[in-house]
Amino acid sequence: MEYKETLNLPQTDFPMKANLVQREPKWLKQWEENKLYEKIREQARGKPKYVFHDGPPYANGHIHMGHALNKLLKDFIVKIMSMKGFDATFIPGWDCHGLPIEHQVVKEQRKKKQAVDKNQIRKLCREYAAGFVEIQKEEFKRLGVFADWEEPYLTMNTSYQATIVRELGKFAQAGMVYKGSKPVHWCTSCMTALAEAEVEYADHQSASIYVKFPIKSGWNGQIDGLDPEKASMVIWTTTPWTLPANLAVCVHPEFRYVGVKADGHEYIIAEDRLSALVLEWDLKDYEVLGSCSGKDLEGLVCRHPFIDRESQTIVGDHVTLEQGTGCVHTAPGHGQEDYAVGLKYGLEAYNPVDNAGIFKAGVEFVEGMFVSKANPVIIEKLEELGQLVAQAKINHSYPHCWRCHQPIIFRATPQWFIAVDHDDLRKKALQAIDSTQWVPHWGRDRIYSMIENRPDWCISRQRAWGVPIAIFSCKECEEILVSAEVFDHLVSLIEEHGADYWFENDVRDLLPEGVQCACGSREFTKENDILDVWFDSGVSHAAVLESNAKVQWPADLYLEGSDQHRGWFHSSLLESVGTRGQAPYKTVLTHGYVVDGKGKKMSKSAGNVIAPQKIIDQYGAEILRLWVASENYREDIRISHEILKRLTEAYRKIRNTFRYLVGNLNDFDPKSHRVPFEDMLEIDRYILFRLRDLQDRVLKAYENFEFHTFFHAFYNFCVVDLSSFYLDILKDRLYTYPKNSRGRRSGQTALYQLLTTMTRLMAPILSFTAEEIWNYFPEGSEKEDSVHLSHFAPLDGMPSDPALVEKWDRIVELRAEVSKAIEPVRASKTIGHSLDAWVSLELPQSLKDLLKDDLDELRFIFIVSKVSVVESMNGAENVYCSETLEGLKVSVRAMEGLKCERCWNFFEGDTSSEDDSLLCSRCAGHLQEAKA
RNA sequence: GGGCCUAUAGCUCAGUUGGUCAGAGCGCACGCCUGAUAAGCGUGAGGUCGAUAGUUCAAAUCUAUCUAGGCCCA
Repeated sequence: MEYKETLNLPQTDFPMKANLVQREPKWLKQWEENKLYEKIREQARGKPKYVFHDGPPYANGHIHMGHALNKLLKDFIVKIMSMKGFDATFIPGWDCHGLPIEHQVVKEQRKKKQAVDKNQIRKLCREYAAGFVEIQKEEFKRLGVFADWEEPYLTMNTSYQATIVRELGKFAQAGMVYKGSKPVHWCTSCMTALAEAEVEYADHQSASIYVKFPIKSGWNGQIDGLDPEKASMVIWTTTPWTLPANLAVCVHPEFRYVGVKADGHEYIIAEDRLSALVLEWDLKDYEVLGSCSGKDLEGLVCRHPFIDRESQTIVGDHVTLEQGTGCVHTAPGHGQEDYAVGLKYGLEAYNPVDNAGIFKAGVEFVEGMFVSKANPVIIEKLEELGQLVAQAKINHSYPHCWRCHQPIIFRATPQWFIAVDHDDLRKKALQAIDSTQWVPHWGRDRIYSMIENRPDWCISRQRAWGVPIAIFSCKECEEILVSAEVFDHLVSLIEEHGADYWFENDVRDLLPEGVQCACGSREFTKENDILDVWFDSGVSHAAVLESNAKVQWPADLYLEGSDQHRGWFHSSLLESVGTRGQAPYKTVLTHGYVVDGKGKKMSKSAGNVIAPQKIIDQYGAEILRLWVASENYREDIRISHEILKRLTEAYRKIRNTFRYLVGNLNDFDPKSHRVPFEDMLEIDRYILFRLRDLQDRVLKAYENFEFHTFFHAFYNFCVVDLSSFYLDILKDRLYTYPKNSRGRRSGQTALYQLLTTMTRLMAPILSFTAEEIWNYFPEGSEKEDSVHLSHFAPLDGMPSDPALVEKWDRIVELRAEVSKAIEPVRASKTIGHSLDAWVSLELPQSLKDLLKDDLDELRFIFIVSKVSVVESMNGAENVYCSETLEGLKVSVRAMEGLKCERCWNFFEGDTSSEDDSLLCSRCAGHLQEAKA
């Protein structure tokens, strides 16, 4: 027992238990007090820049897992690039304007029954956004993300707002901004146009009606036997209220259309819909007259079913045969496709409905009615006039407002647009897509087809909280004022006073003196609409990258969720190409969505939401970081209790591995005790080659943003190479050899290298733990104040030695086989600990040659007391024949002899101790040596 | 309904241009150790590679369809 005192057992205060929840905030505090981020920036000054540009989250609500995933990935990259020696700044941003915040504020005011004016709302919105910026900022900081938290960019900053107006001015001056009338998603309750992103689809019950459009003129016998006097095109609609705006009936040019005679009426419908409609209309007796193609019907003129107006027959490819009659009611003022096809035929985007969804004066039968109230009135009218073929109720998916959840309508209204095809903007954007690197590569196809097919960019919002569409129109000729002088003046006003200035002041206070329209007029009106928030965030490259000396334009990297192919990647691209002719980014990286353990999306209704705060409170941010690193984020990534439990265990294993390293380096002075590489023991050199492999793999993974490769490689190294192999074997040498022996110092040199290299490698991911370990480096270590100020360091001075590596790879294999052979002997209770074993080997010639100089070492590698190599296993019992190493046979028996009380190996012969304790000669020698 | 994407052991991931019985670690089971100790070591059992149908001498790997899921759009 007293021999234990002569051992060099590991010693450290590095706690086994991480206590992350308590300890992390202390690190954060320390980093902040020491101005670590600023020091990193300072240190990087002058180095090549790596420009990562942060996409702004919306300043509304607490952060969720998606935010955490996104910011952590960004943090990994910025830290990695810093440690690779780049000047990598992280300027975080927030998107502050927009409907959701305004809606929230307005709702609160309504609750208080306070009427507030527009300027008051804007003020409250600003406060609201600022509040959540602070909340989210603290939540992001808690994750351990290093960024310019003191100087973030906010889209509501006056300088940012000025940039927005300046950029808008560039589009206006280039002639790309126009006012048009187009059907847009319109919420009659919020009285605003909605972006596509602001529309949600939900189930809704509608009337489903079939309506006759009697033939008026243009019939030239397209369908045999049809009597044009009695015949009607029949359309199907679920929005009867749009019938007053009907201007056409659309058919597919390729489909066959038939005339059907039933109950004294004659209908024209698509042939392929006939059988379904016969059932639906309950036609008992009908006769098919003849047929023609849709193309033949083009130009046929029908009568509107209840308004004295013509409705012409047109053709379009968007007509389908899934529902309806194959004859599509077309109201260009109430539908996207209707509008598009209407353009080809020169149809007006006729809209008889006002902002509140009320039919305007002069609209027959429904004047003054709300659209949904008009539905039954119209149906009744159709019935009365005998124009209704059939009616029913239908449940279907219908667009709703994302904020008030009311059903919305399509309605043509005056809107400001950016013309996507003006000056080849679309074409240039597509070219820019191809000169950008998309990771994963399919991101390219995704955004390409979106840009390729998108309509003009509607930038108008009829709301209060945002940046004005700062455009003046001439009162006389209605032309817009696009002079540089006007915009420059305005931009400087906004730079100084903020966008509020636009709303709070009259036109004459906004214009420079003496402005005159080309028509000669000096009277102007200002626009009241505000800009789509996608324009706000779309100019961030200009507002941030061009104005801040810490970064530069364009960015090396944008990194967001895959939804941003339609969002920020998209708007930034159009904005940048429109004003600068190229993309604002060189590489675009996307990540998937966070889903639950079963792969389902998280939602309040499903009750499967996991909040980052909860994970931080329960496990610590480090576990969240490890989670992000462990999953392949390019696909959707799962989170569950089980996953977190596994990660916590992995974390513990990693932590304990480091605890071993630190504990056994307790007495190691890297300055004086380091053993030159060429003097190190073979296995020590071997593990360093393995370490170099690991570093190569990890740095390559970092290069490719493949953090899960880091996790698996690093963790496996801890488990397989270190814990169960090298560190286990090394114990004997570290514990029982004299402190200053070459053998022990050689091992410690390896441990020291492992410690310093691995700590750096993990620092971008396990930022808290790496820093903690950094503080437990042995005294005399040359190191920066923080691991985050250090750099990845190549493992120099290690000339490659493939023969050594190959040999030890074989030894590792052999060791595994020996372990297998030991197992049944242990199971039979012949031995317990592997040191109880005496292993006999029959080796294939190749191994015999390979190991001829190392036979005495094998027992330490296998951690057994004796290894004998025999020519033949003849006669031995329970011989294990290897399946993986051909020709290898292993036999294991209990070791005979005495067990050394110091090193626990069995030995043959007498004790070497002076008293009656049991001491092997090796230990006796070591004790002697240590005394000297 | 359309576009893009995903689907390998309980979990997280590998599986190169289709070719030996599909791999790793964790977890689990069993055992060992008690000088990394609320640690450490060993062994073992787990998969008809989402389903089906094709192409091929040969498919987790190619094609089609389907199912489940995700993002975007309608």
